[in-house]
Amino acid sequence: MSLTDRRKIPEATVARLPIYLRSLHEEEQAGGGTISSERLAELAGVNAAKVRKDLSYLGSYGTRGVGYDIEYLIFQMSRQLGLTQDWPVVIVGVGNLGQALANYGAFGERGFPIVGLCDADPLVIGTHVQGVLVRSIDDLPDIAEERALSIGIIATPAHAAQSVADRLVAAGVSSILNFAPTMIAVPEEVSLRKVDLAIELQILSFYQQRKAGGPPVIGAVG
Amino acid sequence: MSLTDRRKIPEATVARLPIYLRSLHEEEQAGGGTISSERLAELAGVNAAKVRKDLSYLGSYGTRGVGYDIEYLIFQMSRQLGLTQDWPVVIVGVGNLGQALANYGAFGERGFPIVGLCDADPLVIGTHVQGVLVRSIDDLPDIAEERALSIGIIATPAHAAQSVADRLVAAGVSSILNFAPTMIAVPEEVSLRKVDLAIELQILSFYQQRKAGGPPVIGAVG
DNA sequence: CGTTGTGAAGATTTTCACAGCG
DNA sequence: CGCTGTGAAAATCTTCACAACG
Repeated sequence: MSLTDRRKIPEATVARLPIYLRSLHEEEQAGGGTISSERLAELAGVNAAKVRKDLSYLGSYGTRGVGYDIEYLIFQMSRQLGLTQDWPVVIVGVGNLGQALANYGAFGERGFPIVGLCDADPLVIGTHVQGVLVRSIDDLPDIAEERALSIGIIATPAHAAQSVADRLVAAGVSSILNFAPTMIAVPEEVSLRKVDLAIELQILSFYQQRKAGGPPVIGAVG
Repeated sequence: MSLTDRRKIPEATVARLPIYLRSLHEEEQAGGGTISSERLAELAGVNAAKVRKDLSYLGSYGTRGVGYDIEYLIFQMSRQLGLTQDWPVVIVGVGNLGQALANYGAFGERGFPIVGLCDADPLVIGTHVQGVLVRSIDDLPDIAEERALSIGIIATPAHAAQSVADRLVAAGVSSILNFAPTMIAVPEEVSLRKVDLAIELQILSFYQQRKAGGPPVIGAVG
């Protein structure tokens, strides 16, 4: 693969790259200069064949018989993931979750500075969270213009989510992370990911129940 | 498919069932008695063929030419998902995120009552969040015994996560939802799901960058 | 008719297994 | 010799397309 190769990286692989990157940072801390696919697989919680296949989409950055140079792999992976630049984030909805996210300092450190907070509640507008002023959601276009806004986080109740998504898109935001427990529609060119806590628990519930013998059989005689 | 059929439901399908269930509740609110796969697909954000295939794993609960009876489908799906009973939850780590989760009332309402909060910090232990006492993490076995604890949520910093997971497993918890930004290992019989906010942002970053023309080409002449 | 349920085809993802290379 | 990189096989997931049936 050449340096300029823009061949499509499978979605499943893209979703694992950040996990590899985190593992590489851990291993770098621990001091190693190179790492084998076996070791990286262990840290990332996958198998070695998958690691090698995934990394091969980035290019041939390993050395046979030796492994991968950690520092160089971190560099290449960061570049591919677009982490060599900052991506300013706005959080819409400053309730429990929105505040927790705003207070969760790790975002800014990792290249996702929170440059805006929006809410609809007049009681919340005007307050500060982590030094960031909470503004009206009507100010979204202004915020987008002032800062090079690229990512929007929706942390509102479900009923407001679609309207917020529309406003984000109108303001030029082209990546959205949705925490509201509802489906939202966006234009094709906008990236959308969702995190739904209740759904994660329900998935666990399914498997938990299977362990306990499966769902109650409705026709059972008892 | 018979009522007692325990054929394996694909993981991908299981992960979508809660989304269908939410859509069904919405539609029930809106009043309809039956729903077509087409309409359910629209609400859930997938296509109709997938809906029909997914539902077929639960059984033949539709009526050709008519659709699915909403109430009955909700009943069957809830049963399969294990939502006809409560699954008590403990949250370990009462920092920003842990508190936000504890305050996020939707869990209890949806059958996942928070029966315990644990932390390692003596300053936090003894306080209450949403009426629940924060106890020492050493009390985990007691909490598990007092209440029929089944699900553990890890909301600690990364360095503490593995140790917390071990303690949860030791206390008999067999489903874990991990918010700590690190991989944790659990025995095979324990279900594990993870939510990592930073990773979601990095995945968005990847696609955001592609929109902007792809990663900087390191060999480029400028 | 209209919509489900489902084999079969197609696409994607994972895993295997080994040639290739340092 | 050891470990990567990768074709090929296997598994999983999605979509098609239509017979079956109320």
